[in-house]
Amino acid sequence: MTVAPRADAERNRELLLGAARAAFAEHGTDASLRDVARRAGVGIGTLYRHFPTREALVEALLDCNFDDLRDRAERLLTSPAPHEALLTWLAELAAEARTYQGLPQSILAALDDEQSELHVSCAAMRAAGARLLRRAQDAGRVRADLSVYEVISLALGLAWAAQQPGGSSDLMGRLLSTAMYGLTVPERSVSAGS
Amino acid sequence: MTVAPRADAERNRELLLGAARAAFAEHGTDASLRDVARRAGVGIGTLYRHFPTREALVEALLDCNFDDLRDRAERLLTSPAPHEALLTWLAELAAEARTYQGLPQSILAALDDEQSELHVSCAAMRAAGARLLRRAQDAGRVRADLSVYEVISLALGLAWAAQQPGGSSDLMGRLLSTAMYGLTVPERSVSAGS
DNA sequence: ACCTGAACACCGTTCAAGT
DNA sequence: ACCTGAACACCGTTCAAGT
Repeated sequence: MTVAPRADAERNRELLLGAARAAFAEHGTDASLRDVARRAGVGIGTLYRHFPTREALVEALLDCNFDDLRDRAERLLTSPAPHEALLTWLAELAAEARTYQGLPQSILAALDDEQSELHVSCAAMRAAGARLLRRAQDAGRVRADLSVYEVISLALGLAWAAQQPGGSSDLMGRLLSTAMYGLTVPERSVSAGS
Repeated sequence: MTVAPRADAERNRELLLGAARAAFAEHGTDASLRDVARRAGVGIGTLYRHFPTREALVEALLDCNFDDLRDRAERLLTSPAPHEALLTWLAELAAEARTYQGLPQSILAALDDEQSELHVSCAAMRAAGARLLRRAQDAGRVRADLSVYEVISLALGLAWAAQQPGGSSDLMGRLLSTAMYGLTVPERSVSAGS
């Protein structure tokens, strides 16, 4: 059985999470950990005791959000439109990844590295996304040769681009819909001029 | 009139460029500048004298390559297939951006920041790409509402994704062609089952 | 059990001193 | 004109000393 943590430890943990949220919002996932400890009013050693790696901190901040995305994928599985369900989910994934600068990178790294502290929640999310993709493919509305990995990379790549200076959430939406339906105009539309 | 630089200065410049090429290849655009100076066998002050900012160093390494991309776009303007010409060029842009980790980011930042040392060459490249895009749009084979900025962001976002752990140049090609023709299967194909 | 901060090995950047 | 490296202010990470 696990013992309840000491009250001061519990409090420091919350202070650190709050400080990290603020620092990451300002400077992205690569924000200074020393600065996080400073903002929390806590020694740098205390930060490392609670979160041994930067990833552990990111994980603590985002865990629920990844779980939400997995839940969301599972609920979308029962929607009547397999195709739209996938597109909706990819847009939500991209929106989530846009929360912090550097987050798209963390997610791809976590999927690739089984040792990563983010791996479990990310992989669960990917598995749920895979079922959503498969269903859309079985319905014949999504290219059959695409893998979950490719589809996720695509969404995160566009989320990344929309995070860069000059980008916006508006840009992300436009890039996503472009990729979904193609940059190219189907040939039949060409001959269908007024 | 400009005077010829001292022979030792010229030599140090070349040593620094070679060292930077190697360091960037290993650790990306964010490689340690101190390490670059060390590899070049030169004092850190000498690096700063030749390249006052990290961007100046990147610019010196990539200048010709961006010019090449601009030339390439201009030559593609005379090709008989406006649509394929654009897709070819975007693939070449993405391949170039994949040279170093961090390069897609540098390019987008340079396009946004007129003060950037990379701005001039990047903006010239963008202008050439814009003409290529316009021609494909006029031919009716590319969505008319897309801007050069969006099309470049898309290509660089996918180049970025393919650079992440687990990625590959193969992935980049697949992501690009997916975005070009769409993740979605056109509806007519659905009813055209055997 | 937990907190703290000094210590170590790095980094980017500047600038006085040298040739 | 150019090179050098010490100096400054940072950083990530560890660990002995404290309560």
